[in-house]
Amino acid sequence: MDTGTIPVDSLSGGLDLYRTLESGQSYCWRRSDGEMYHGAEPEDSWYATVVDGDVIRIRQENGILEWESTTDAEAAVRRLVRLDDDLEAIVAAAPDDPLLRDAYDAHRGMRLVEDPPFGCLISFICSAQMRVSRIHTMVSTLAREYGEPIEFDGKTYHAFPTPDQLAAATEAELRELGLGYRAPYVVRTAEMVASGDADPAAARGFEYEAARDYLTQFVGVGDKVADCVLLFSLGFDEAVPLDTWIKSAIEEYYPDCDRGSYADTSRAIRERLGGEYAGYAQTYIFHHLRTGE
DNA sequence: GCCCAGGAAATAT
DNA sequence: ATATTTCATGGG
Repeated sequence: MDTGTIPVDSLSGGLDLYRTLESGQSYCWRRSDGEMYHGAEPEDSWYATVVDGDVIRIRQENGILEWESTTDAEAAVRRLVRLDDDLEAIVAAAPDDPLLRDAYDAHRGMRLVEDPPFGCLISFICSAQMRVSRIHTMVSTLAREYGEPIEFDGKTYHAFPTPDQLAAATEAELRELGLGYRAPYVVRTAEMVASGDADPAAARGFEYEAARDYLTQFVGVGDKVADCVLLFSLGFDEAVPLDTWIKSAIEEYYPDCDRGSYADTSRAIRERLGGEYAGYAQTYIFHHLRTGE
């Protein structure tokens, strides 16, 4: 077993691992006590994921971020929860308005995640009209039923299924697993990726709005889900997913940014939230409003 | 029972 | 192009 520690005070802007991993950005981690997305912070349990066949688990305790893995995972940990972001500078450069200031103050240390593209894509296809706790359950079920099992420290972990593994599933099976009308979306999108017809990671090479358009070719992916994948997986920090919470925030706090269409409203709110890191601002506002904290 | 949840696709105007 | 309707399902 490889292990390591990272002192939190070495990170600009600190770290709140609980809010980073349980704010509805990522559904690719599972908590060892099984209580993820149930509203309470972990005591001494771990968050675990599988990346490229390797189990990685992490926890934050007493000012230390600990990791344990089947391999030397420090670089992967830094990438997955974006420890090298200069969070202090991002917060300092954010627009100074009451809502955003409250959101940043309430959740200091929350970072964006960088999920693997395929898992992120399927996660947010599943997210349509679902609560975050159920999205997490659906993604965990897909991993358990179709993903590669990997033994580590006497326990079995499951990778998120590959496009091939998920494309081999049937719509009827996924409906049995509770995915509802999202079942055919997941199968058809997995088939598109497995066949090589399209690849979510390919959107990295495009300018922002072209990248969003590229992702909407996948079945079950509209502008909002595309923005989530761009923000939580592909490094487009300016992406602002216009979900129900941010729409209500626009209505109440930024009414002049409502321009009717998604594309035009997106440009306006992106500008209002600071442009380059507007997606960071969006994630804080989303979590702030959704949790009421 | 009713309502809602990090929406998207199909259909109608 | 934009507006309305339909689509599953567990939990409050």
